[in-house]
Amino acid sequence: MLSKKTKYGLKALTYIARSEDDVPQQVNVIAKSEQIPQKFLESILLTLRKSGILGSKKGKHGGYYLRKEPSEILMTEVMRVLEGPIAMVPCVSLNYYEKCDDCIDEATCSVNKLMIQVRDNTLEVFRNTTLADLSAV
Amino acid sequence: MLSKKTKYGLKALTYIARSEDDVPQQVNVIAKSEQIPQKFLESILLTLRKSGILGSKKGKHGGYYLRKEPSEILMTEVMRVLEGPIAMVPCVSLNYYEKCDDCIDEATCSVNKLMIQVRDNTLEVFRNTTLADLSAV
DNA sequence: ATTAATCCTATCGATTTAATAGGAATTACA
DNA sequence: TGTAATTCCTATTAAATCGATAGGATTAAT
Repeated sequence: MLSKKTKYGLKALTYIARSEDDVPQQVNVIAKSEQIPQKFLESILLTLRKSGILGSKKGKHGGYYLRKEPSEILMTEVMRVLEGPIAMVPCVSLNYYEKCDDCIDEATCSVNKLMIQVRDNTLEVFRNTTLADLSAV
Repeated sequence: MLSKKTKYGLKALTYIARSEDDVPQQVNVIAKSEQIPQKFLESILLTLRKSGILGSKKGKHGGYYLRKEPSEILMTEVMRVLEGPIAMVPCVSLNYYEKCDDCIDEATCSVNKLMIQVRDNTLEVFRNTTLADLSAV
């Protein structure tokens, strides 16, 4: 299942992408529009800012804005920040590889084999989708 | 993340598929071979039996066996039984569709749009993979 | 009978997730 | 210079899920 964090994060990014460029968008406005608990959204946008996808401006008339063009923000990046590794098992993760405790031989492991295929197909989608695609109406 | 339940289930199915036909395979043997907690595996195999993928024989010399040829056991079926819906959000699930509470319009929902693509790509893998593929060495 | 296996239900502990709380720091602007 | 509006940060909590275990009932072979 997709976590609410990711779901909310994607919706918020889409909201920002659809709004006027270079005008910081405020958490409470996004939260109301997208029906997201405000405090929860705060922490999510903070994560996105720390990862470099969003920029922020503090104080009155502050808010969040995109650091790049929507067409340059790949889903691989967004999903990794929000949801974590794309692979469903660490032993097929490109960025966070880890050997399974229980697995004796990856070469003959059926789970490994199947999950590599799932990973590749999912990656294909995320590599070919940008925030611009999501925010297109 | 893939649950341990699914991981263990796939390994057990592979074990059974690789072993001699029509000879029931015992939980404790599979558990030892695949390094799975026995009691946990018991409950998993029970689920697979109730779903019709496995058959069982009770008592001495009992165990579990496949109800169909490995080449006829699709991953769509196995994954749905073990892991649940393939879709990452209920609003794009083919078999368990549910509208999101918060979503005002699915047609313009960016999460919906993205997750449909992920679902289709994952389904593609699962529809084209059978237990025979997993158990091939 | 005895032994060996599945079957069933219940429960427990740990982890993760979703959300909340409270206030510090910063900025605009009157 | 003061006040309101906003992000920033840390901690906490409540609920859900996951992984595993416990204990025995049932069934079948010998």
